[in-house]
This record gives sequence, structure tokens and C-alpha cells, in this order.
Amino acid sequence: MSGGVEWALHCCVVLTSVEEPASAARLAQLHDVSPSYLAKQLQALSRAGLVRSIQGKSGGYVLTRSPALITVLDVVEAVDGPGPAFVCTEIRQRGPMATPPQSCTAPCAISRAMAVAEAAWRDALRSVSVADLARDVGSDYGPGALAGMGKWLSAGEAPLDLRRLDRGPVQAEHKLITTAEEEE
Amino acid sequence: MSGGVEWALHCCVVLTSVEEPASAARLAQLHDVSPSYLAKQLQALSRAGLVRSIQGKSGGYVLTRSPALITVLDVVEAVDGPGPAFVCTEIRQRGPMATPPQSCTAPCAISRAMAVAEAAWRDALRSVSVADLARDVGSDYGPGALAGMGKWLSAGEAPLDLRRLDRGPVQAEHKLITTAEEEE
DNA sequence: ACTTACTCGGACATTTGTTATCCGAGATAA
DNA sequence: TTATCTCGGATAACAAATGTCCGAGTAAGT
Repeated sequence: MSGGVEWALHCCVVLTSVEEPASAARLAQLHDVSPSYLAKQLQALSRAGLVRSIQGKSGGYVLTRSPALITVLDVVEAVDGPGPAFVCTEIRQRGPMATPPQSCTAPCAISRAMAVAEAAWRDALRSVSVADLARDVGSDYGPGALAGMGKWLSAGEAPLDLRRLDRGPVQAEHKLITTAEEEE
Repeated sequence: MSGGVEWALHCCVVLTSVEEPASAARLAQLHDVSPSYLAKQLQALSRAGLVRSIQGKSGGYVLTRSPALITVLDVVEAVDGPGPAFVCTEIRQRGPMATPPQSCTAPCAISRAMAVAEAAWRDALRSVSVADLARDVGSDYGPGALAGMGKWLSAGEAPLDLRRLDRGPVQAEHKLITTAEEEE
């Protein structure tokens, strides 16, 4: 599974608590991840119609609909692709003992078992919405945690330049806690 | 998901209908797949303890236990690795708004949702055994189909050399049905 | 209305994992 | 005893994911 899924999900959760657009660069430095690559994931979300991109000086990304209507499966499919993880190669139709094609109208037993398992996986992901995730974050770390992130995102005091940010002190030496005034 | 899982599952199913060891080379040419690479998958099954390897002149692979006690999940984990597909990077502990470590004893909401989904996936795969697959094959293509493959495997008339087989006419031009007498 | 600066979007390298291959160690049958 | 067939791990070729860069476009400020 693609690792960018995690980033995209975190972004969707924090986008829950902002009304103004949040830029990719700011989201990247909030999570301390590669800005250029996070931009790629956000583009995928935009292509899937989950977020709306706003260009211009104070542009960024906004959710297109209520967080309750965006499932985790939507995000996963947007980033990792909608196709199933297991693809049947139809090797039953190959080799000396090949099954004749007229007997292969239905998928084989192996393919069926895999499909059932993936369906269960998708159902589980579909039953959780971004709103659910946001609520869990609130009950885990307190109601102010998520709001604080939204406020930090909206506090666009220092404009960000993506080109400079890429080689910045991001993830310099695994320091987990950094002061917010370092850019002043 | 690794494509070799499909090969390994097919091999386990056909191993259901043989008592004598089946060599990797013969299994490969039965399914018309790369012999060298199939050998790798069978080694993984051997390492996981699902099949037993027998060396020597008439050696090969045999299932270690009853097919009813080998689940599809066992095979998938043996080939693709037992680790979960989604790994949490703990990005909640990074960036300016990092969550303090003492608040991160339990996994985050995103990680939990993913874990639940993967558990459902694994449960579905665990509920299907190789014996179930073999039975389904019987009811799909008739009881003789699987027995025929077992018989073909045991009919070791012409010894096989893996080195020659790799550049052989395997998958030469997508011909699906080949005669069994071509090697005579 | 123009300029400017900031935004997204897609095209371009690099790294990791999968796919495929080869040759050596070991054991069995003759 | 010998020779041959077997598995097993170490070794390349390929693909996909990861990470990076610059150009097109738009909103704000002058």
C-alpha cells in the first residue's frame, strides 16, 4: 500500500477545521513531510473530486463536501488507484492442462476468495468517514487539538515558498518538537 | 499485492491431488509460468512450513498437513510477508503542532481504521482453506479436472531440466492449449 | 487596468520493491 | 560409487513508487 495514503488522510482531517483554503506548502510543513510529494497526493485528491483546488494568491485546497460524506475508502482509492490489489492472470487457461475458455465464464475459485476478502476490506474502510476520524482525534487529544491546527494553518503570517522549503531544515535531525517562532 | 501469490495458491491446490512430490519445474510448466521465479515462491512456502521440500532424484514439494488446515491467509502471508500493508509513520508526532509523545500511547484514529479493515480482510482469507478451493475447482470444472492435473504431474516420463526450461518455448506466442506430447 | 506574487498542475530524476534468472550444495536412485 | 536430479540462496533486469523540479494560471494589491 502506498504510504501517501496516510498523508492524504491526515490532510483531510485537518481540512475539516478550516474554512479558508490551505496551501499544500503549509500542510506539508504542518506535518513535516516533503512538500513536493504531498502536492502530488493532493492533486490526486483533486482529480478524484474530494477536494477543490483554488489558485491565486491566497489559494489552496478545501473539501468539496461535508466530512461525513467522505469515506476513508474514497481517499484510499483516490491515492492508490481504484483497481483491486489482486488481479487474476487466468493461469487456469495456460499450460498443457489448460481449462477450455468456454468453461471460464465465471472467475476462478481463487479469484473469488480474493474478491470477497477485498470487498470486506473496502466495506470496513467505507464505514468510516473523515468526520468520524476528526471526532476520534478530538476525543483522543482533547477538543482543542484539531482546532489549534486549523488556526495555525489559517495564520498565514509568513508567506511560504515551496522551492525554498524543499531543502529547508525539514526533518533535519529527527527533532519532534519545534517552536512555531523559528520562521520569524 | 505480489503477483506470485496467485501462483502459490494454484500450486497448493494441485498439490492437494498428489501424494508423490511434485518438482518446481513440473509445476511451472503445468501452469506455463517462469520456473525460476516459481521456485522462489515455493521456497517461501517451504520457509513458512506450509510445504515440505524433498531433495534428490525424485524429489519435489508436498503439503505438510491436511489441505483443510491450510488457509489462504497462510499462503498470502508466506509469500507477501506477514507484516501489515499499512504502516503508520506517526506523523502526528512531527511538525510544529506535534502531539507530545506521552499522549501517543494508543495508535491514532487513522491507524486504527486501517487495522480494522485489514483485520476484516485477513479474517475473510482465513475462513477459506485450500481444501475449500480444491472442492470449488471440482464443482466448477468437474471432479476429473483436478485429478487429471495430479496424474499429469506424477507422470514423470521425461525428466525436466530447469536450465533448459527457462528459455524454452514457454509462453512463446500466447498459445493457450499445447499438446502433452510436444516433449517427446 | 497592470503588475506582482503566490497558487496549482503536470513533467522529470531517484530510490525501493518486485520480477526474473543463474549457479552451487545436498540427497536420492541407480 | 557415481551421476543426475533436486532445492536453496545469491545475483541482474524491470517496474513502480517516491521525491523533485519548473511552467501555466489566477487572485490580490497597486
